[in-house]
Amino acid sequence: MAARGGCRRLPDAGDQPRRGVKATGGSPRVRFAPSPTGYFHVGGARTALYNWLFARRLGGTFVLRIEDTDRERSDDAWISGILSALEWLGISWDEGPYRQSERLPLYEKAAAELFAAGRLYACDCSRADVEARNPGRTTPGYDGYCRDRALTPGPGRALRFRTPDEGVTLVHDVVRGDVEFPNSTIEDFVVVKSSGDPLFVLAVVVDDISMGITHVIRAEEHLPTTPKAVMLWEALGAGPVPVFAHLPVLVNEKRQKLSKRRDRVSVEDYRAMGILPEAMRNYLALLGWSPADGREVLDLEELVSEFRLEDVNNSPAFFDERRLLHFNGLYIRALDEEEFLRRALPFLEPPSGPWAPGRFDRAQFERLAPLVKERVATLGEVAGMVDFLFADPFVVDDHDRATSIGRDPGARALLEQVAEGFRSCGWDAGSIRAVVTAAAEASGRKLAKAQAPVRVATMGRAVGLPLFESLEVLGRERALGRVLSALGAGAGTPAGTGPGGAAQPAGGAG
RNA sequence: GCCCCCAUCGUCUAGCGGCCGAGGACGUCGCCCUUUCAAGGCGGAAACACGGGUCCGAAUCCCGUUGGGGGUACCA
Repeated sequence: MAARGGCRRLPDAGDQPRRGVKATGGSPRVRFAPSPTGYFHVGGARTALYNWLFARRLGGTFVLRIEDTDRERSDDAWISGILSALEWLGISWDEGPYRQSERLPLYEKAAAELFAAGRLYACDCSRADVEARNPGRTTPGYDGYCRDRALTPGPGRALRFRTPDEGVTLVHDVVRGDVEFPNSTIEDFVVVKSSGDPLFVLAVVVDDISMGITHVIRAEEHLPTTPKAVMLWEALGAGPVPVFAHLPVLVNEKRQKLSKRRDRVSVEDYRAMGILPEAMRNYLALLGWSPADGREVLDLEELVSEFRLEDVNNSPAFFDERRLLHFNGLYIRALDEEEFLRRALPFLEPPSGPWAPGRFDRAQFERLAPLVKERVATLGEVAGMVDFLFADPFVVDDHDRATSIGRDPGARALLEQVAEGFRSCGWDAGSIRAVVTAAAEASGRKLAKAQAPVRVATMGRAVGLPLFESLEVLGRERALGRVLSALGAGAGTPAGTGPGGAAQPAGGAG
């Protein structure tokens, strides 16, 4: 599951900077660089998707790089989650996954060069030191105390980048335009921790240079650190900086950036609830971008051919689960029967199905599957539509029984007639329908009204799959048993003793 | 506090100076279809944050205000 297609060669740090790739020729190289500090969330998925679409459309290369320079927070367990989520979404990588933790020598070398060139200086100030020196200062950040102390690098000493005091650093961004950062507002930032570990700013730039990255497409939250990256990029003499594209963040209903903490955003969770990867892809693609022609349902090929970085919009987007569900329903209904079965089965068979092992009968399910397909928004809902066939014991919703049978004065007589009909009618949807229709007429009500008590008695709920087709699959024995059981359970109002068999117990199970 | 970004229906968005008395989609409301529920069809309500400019003309350009958001770490 590593790289597929494309070369795996790691361009070494000495490669020529790829000139001209910015706007004109050359094939672009992009990277998706998640940090394994938590489960993979939809924001990351959207970023990965955009990078991938961009690369695919232009025949470029998509590099996967794991940013695990923070040893404290990184955990290998999260990496496999990221990889499997990407695969699930159909986002394949051409190179990688590289791991920054395996590339430490490169960062050390770069830091040494920068130090030798006077761009870095050692610093032994603690955070508290800086704070104590400038109590209540208004401009935050490091105060430059060690700038001219000429400390030698060593244990306990961090390396800081000497930022210019004047001028501005310009960041060219495809979605934001040119953004100016006054250099005076950029502190002498740490590039190597006092532990000797590189900080992500350094690692990112060194890697982007050595991997020949031409376009950096990432979340907007990285925009403020971009001038630092630009400074480093230039200090390392690496040629033209990449083209940047900072995507609008994804927010929750309160308009805050999606957080793994407070919001349900794990890609894995959506997969588990039965969201189709193609629906997730389609929905995600539309969060912050829309095709020129306004179409909304686009398959992979269409996304690839329509996607343009320049068309990405720049305001935060709310991750609307309802809209996702809408797309998912669209995609589920578009599945052919065979495919629907293939996708739904994992949610029904033994480990997953909400019924005892062995209860599930695939053949029975297949008969109703076409009707199910039209009625679910997620694969996770499928089981609930057919549990009247497999759940043991069969349960009837209390509320629905009370309204459709208990409080319906005519229900008892109707059910009795239906039971009578069920004993001898042909057992197919048409015949079953005829029985219920006859009972409906006898009780002077419309079929729609008449089917309610029957539905609750046999399927356990007032809403669900079409009744007659469902009963056909349920079988005469179980259907009749359940109707009788409903009568026996004191359906109707008084004790209108039903003729024959009203005493049959728990007819449901069958 | 400081730096940066953003601002069209509840939501995702189209719009890049006249075609906009603002279009589509989700959601919502009504009707139709109908064995329940969905799906589908039809119809409705629903937005250019505010104030100044520029211009013959502004949702579209500029400035300001307000309001959101992000960053401010020896996290990424």
